[in-house]
Amino acid sequence: MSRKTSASKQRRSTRAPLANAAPPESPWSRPRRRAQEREIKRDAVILTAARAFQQRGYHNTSLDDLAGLLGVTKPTLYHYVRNKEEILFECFRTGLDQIRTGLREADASDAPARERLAIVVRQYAAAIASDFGWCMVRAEDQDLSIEMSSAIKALKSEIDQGLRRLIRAGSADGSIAAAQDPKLAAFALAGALNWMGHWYRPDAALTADQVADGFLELFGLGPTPKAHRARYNGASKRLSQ
Amino acid sequence: MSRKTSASKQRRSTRAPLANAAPPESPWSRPRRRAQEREIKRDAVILTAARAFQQRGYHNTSLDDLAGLLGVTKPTLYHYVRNKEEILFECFRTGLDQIRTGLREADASDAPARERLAIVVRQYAAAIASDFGWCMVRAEDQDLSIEMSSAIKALKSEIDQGLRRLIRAGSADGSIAAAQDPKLAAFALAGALNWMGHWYRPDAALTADQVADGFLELFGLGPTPKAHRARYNGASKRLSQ
DNA sequence: GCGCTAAGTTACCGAGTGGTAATATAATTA
DNA sequence: TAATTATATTACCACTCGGTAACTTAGCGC
Repeated sequence: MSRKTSASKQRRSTRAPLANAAPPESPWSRPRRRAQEREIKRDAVILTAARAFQQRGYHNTSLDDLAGLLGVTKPTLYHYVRNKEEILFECFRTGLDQIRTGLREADASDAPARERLAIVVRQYAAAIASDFGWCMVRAEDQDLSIEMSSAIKALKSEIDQGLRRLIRAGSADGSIAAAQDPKLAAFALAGALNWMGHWYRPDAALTADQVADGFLELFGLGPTPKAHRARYNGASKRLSQ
Repeated sequence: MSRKTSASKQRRSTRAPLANAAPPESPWSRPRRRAQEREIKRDAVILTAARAFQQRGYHNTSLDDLAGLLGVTKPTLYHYVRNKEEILFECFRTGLDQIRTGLREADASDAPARERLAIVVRQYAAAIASDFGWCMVRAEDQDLSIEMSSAIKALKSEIDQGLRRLIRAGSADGSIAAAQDPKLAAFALAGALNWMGHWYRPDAALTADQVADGFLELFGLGPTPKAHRARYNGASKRLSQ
């Protein structure tokens, strides 16, 4: 994932990439090629923006800053996004989609709820550890128009409901300890995960997966009931199948 | 706590408050009176700002907005604060101090660590539920100068270290389940609490204390070891003394 | 009553920023 | 090669907002 789209200069020749051409890319369909590059560039804008927003904040990052990071000028950005707000929206959407992917994956599985929850939590942790992780933590309205804000709110709600559903299901099928208030449990779990965005650094000792498993264990939702019960005398997890 | 300091107009007469004079307020010390009113007004600025920042965001709240909410004009604000940044800093400090108060209270007690932790968590929840609750969640740098930012970071670190210490102490004296990674446990607990700032509404069903107790229970740190042990219908751990 | 200080107001400035012509250039299509 | 379209640039505008200077007014001690 290139972070600088150093425009116009070292644009690679048109007929060179004979070897690395992706399967769906056929020499006959040139217009598609164009559209693909456009999308790649647009993604670069969003990703670079996400990183900049994360460390400097949305309001402290001007479009000139962003353009500078990409090696282009401000008006160029407007070829790929409608306005600054749309960039922020895309950041939100991208980050939330990563989590929703985990949720759908879990829904597709027919494993016991405890394992399905583990799938979601690991994916959730990975998402928070990604460049778009800060999106869950930042307030959804404030900087977004009502339409976009409510769109984001809907996605967040979907995630929240998904977590609650899994926790309830786990209580029902007995695979996890029955939480007396699934809503509160979901909030606690989401909070612990979201807070990662404030302290987690990819270069640190723990991987996102390890954090996820650690949380599951803390919440009494350890990988297997056995391991869960054993957690106080040092025996560690024996996970998956 | 008056939210509008409608200045200069209905200022109450100088010799009226014969009955409701507070103990430390003596008629002989007039200049102190002046200083007190000044401080009251300053507090109103901070509190009103905190509320506005919470719902509209720091950058979306102009000083004119804030002045309007207080029924004064912008330059008036500069009688009480040096600049906008100082307002934000005071918000942070106020919010964090509430939590630190709980921490010191816990340190002063000689109850078992489990109970001391409960004290902190309840105070923490109350702080997050207050008007200054969003301060823990918002990134500390980004909008603050390095000096102020590092001051805030120090306060946050103190809180984090305090939580870890209590968790370790609880593991040591056996009053709580031994977390295999106190740092991770502290992060999870703090995260769950901080996340309250995103969903908790004072008018909702749960009080802050109830949320705190709910979290303690979820984390296996329930009010009494019995209740805690009971939640897995009796299996597992035999801890504490 | 007389100064002095605090508290507020009006009017304004300058920097930064989102966003937009108008325009030049490279790539595609014909 | 000519026409067209996508891409990028320079120059600029409109506007917001933090902050300040100059001035007025109220309160307080003497």
